[in-house]
Amino acid sequence: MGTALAEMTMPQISPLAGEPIERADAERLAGVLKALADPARLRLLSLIQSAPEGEACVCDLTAPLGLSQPTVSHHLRILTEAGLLEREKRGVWAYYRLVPAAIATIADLLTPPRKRATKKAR
Amino acid sequence: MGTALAEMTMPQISPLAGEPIERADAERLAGVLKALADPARLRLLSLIQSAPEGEACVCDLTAPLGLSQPTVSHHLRILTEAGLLEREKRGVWAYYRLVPAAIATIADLLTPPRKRATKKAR
DNA sequence: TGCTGATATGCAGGCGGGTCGATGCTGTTG
DNA sequence: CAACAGCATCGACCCGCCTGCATATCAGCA
Repeated sequence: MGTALAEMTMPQISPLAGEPIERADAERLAGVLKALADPARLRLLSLIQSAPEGEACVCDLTAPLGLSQPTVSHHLRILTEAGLLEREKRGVWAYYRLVPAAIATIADLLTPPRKRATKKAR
Repeated sequence: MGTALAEMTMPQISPLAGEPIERADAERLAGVLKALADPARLRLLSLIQSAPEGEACVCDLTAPLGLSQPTVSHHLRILTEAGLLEREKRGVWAYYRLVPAAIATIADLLTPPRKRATKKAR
């Protein structure tokens, strides 16, 4: 279990609207939302996104959050497994950055109407 | 405490993008997302939304969910307090329906770019 | 008024999750 | 090679939450 969003590239999780959602889809979507539904993790995403290069290492995030380093790593792990963050290790540091369309995809799943095409090639 | 979204009509919870999110905003947004981050509740929203008149009573939701009546009432309560559902009691039945722009508002908070104005009169 | 049906609430059990301290791992540096 | 810094993992504690059973509440009805 992991990378709920990325690993499967958000494979057609039926949106909240339209027909009644399937149980499996509900659990997948809930899984990703669960990763988002935490103050610390929301702030992490926000901090990383607004960082100089759009990336940040653990040591840069510990202080602003006021949480211990293990806890921060824990949250980053959850966000990464949910497909919201990607990790790149350079030297001793681990740089995290947002997965481009990940959050946007979730937003789209919540609001099916009023959205044009979605594209997605495919 | 309740109606996290409705009571305050989503009062300027800073979006996930832009500057680093405030702790208070993070907690408010996380609170609403927590209400969404549950398979049973996602299915409830979906079921209600796709119901005949866009509304449904508890007795209509118990079976499709496979959960006990008290548990369903519990979830409906959480969704209502989060501002995602509104309740109207007609006779012996309690009819629930989606709060129009509630979910859309959440989606907007997640995807700050690509959105025009926001309006909000104020 | 008394009974039945639809919901809400109280209570309790059990599991999952957030947090931290300690520890292990791996590059970097002297 | 030894010492050190940045991260990840482990174990443990504690709190919150999902769920069901039992019960209270309330409206409609005989």
